[in-house]
Amino acid sequence: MATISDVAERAGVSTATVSRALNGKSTVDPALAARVQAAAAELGYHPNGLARNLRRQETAVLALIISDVENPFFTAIARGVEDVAQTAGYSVVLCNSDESAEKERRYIDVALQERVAGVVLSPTGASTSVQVLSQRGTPVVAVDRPLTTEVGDQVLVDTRLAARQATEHLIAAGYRRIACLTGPAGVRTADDRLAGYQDAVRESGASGASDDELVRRSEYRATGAAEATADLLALTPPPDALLVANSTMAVGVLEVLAARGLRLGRDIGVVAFDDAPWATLVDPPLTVVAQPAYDIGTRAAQLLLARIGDNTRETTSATLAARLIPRGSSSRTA
Amino acid sequence: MATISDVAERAGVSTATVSRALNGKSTVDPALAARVQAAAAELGYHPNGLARNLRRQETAVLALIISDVENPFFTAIARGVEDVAQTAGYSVVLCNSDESAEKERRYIDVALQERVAGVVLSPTGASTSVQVLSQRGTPVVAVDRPLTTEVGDQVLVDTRLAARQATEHLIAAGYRRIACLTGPAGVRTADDRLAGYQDAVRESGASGASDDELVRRSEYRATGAAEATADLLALTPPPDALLVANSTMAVGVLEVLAARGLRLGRDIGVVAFDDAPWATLVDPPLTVVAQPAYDIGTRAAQLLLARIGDNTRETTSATLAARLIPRGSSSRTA
DNA sequence: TTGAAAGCGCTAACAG
DNA sequence: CTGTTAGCGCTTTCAA
Repeated sequence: MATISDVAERAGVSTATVSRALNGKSTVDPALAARVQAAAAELGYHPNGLARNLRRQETAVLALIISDVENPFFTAIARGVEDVAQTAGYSVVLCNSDESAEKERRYIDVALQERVAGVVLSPTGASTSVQVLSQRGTPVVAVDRPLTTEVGDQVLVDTRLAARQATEHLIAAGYRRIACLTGPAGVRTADDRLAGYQDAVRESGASGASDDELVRRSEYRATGAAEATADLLALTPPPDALLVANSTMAVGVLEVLAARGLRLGRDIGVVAFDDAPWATLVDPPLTVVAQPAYDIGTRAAQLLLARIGDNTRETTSATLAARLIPRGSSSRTA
Repeated sequence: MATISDVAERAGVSTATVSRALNGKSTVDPALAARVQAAAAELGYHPNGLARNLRRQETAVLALIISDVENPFFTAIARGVEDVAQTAGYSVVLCNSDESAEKERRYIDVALQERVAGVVLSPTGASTSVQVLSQRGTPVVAVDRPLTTEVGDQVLVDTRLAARQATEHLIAAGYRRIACLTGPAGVRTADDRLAGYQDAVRESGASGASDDELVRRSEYRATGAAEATADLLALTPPPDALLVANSTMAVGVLEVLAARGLRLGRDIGVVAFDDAPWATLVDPPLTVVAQPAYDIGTRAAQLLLARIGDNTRETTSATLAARLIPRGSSSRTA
């Protein structure tokens, strides 16, 4: 494994010159530079990034810690982050916290130890370990969910408003007993979507029952959502529409509805968060709240890079809008 | 940002002792160890992984370079890799090559520079850069697609046989003009699936036409597949069944079929690779070839860790079986 | 059991 | 324009 001194020796120059030549730094005699390049190539030299970073006290890598790699919403964010990072010469390493505060802590620790330049994070909850990051001076930007502990850069979605609009859309379509299937308490997006739902329900008086009767929480997973759906359908009378808090849950919900022979739209209205690629493939197509996931990623990366460049800039919090895409599953005539 | 010498000074010991105490090494006087721990805590000391790794010449991180983060098949592999890595105390960083040889090269370079302990890779093609890895002695295991350049550890799926069985399944179901929609030439899985399809077609004489008339290639993406489908449907006569090489493509295919008002199964038989979460949600449900993605990930990680432990062990190549899951989309009576 | 000291591979003053 | 030199923060012989 060739080192910089091997190259220096072979090229008959000092290590400093090799370093300069290889980094295109300052002015190096073209002849020498060529000799160095040749020597490096012959030796199959690969710079040791560890040593370089240790010396430079900086890395060109960003960490992206997301809560679910299998959720298209988060992978779309990942693409957004990656695209702008690449352009700026940064690599991004993706870490899957799996909605586990423990794993999140582990990965933050790794990020800290590897001295990454910055981290984009979708916090699993009240992440105390995030404080460690900012104490150490590592820039962080939160996506999808705010940092509870402190203010910092963040890119969020106005998900409460979106939930409200989705619910109003169901009401306008003639549904009256609308249930809400959301994520775990304490997860901000789950709470916000529920709140938006309640905003709409209260205002319209659509549901005669107490709010909680038609509210179910589960993990942001298909199986939990399936159970919750079965539970809701056992009510008398059952709900005539469902607001589902993400696409992973929607899979579980739709499976149960199909098993019961309930037709979307006609028998039961459904609106789900996240415009999954398959949303148009179900029959009738699924009405969704499309979140600008890719944009969240690009914005977050831009914010992060800006802060890496200047850690004194004031913190900015961006809130992007979600868009309701009405399709057949929320129409009684579909 | 506290360093080890800060801790040493505060605890009134040498840096060597701090290092030993913090790593639980050899026998350190309990009293001193406690002093060190306390000092570290007070200072908010976080070890510098860069320095440690530089010194130790090793890292506890694995790189996983996959060709598409948005493909559930690959994210399932990622979970498998991550689960076994975590257990062994390794972190895994996920890199998205996006089916681009260039990005793959970049990430291999990063992996090399960061001196990761090993890499799991789904090669985009004839990756010459992989050789660099093995030259440098970094263990690699290939998943999903073999390394063309050389032999090494790999975990594959018998995808040719699976494609053949899927095609035979369609033939048995009474379809006679079966088309094949596969990925780009040169991508091993794409070629293998085509070959398996051709195996079955030739053997049964199902299609009277020359093989190529019913074969289309496109990127492993929805849009390309949609175009190819439209193209196939324009034939006279059009195909009466489709074998689709992955679930991302299936999205595009199903969209076109729905737009044309073609009923799955009855009007046109469809079998697609990969058991996507939504496969049961379309009507009728989609017949799929389920690949053991999670297992691929766990096996690959195990192989990699084994080789990190002992780089002289003989290379092993595992080939896992895929499983046909017949559902409504491949039945005329559905 | 502990400390002194060397050095992992690289970059950045500072001289020349 | 090039070389010498001093570390970045840590681990690990080697002595004591």
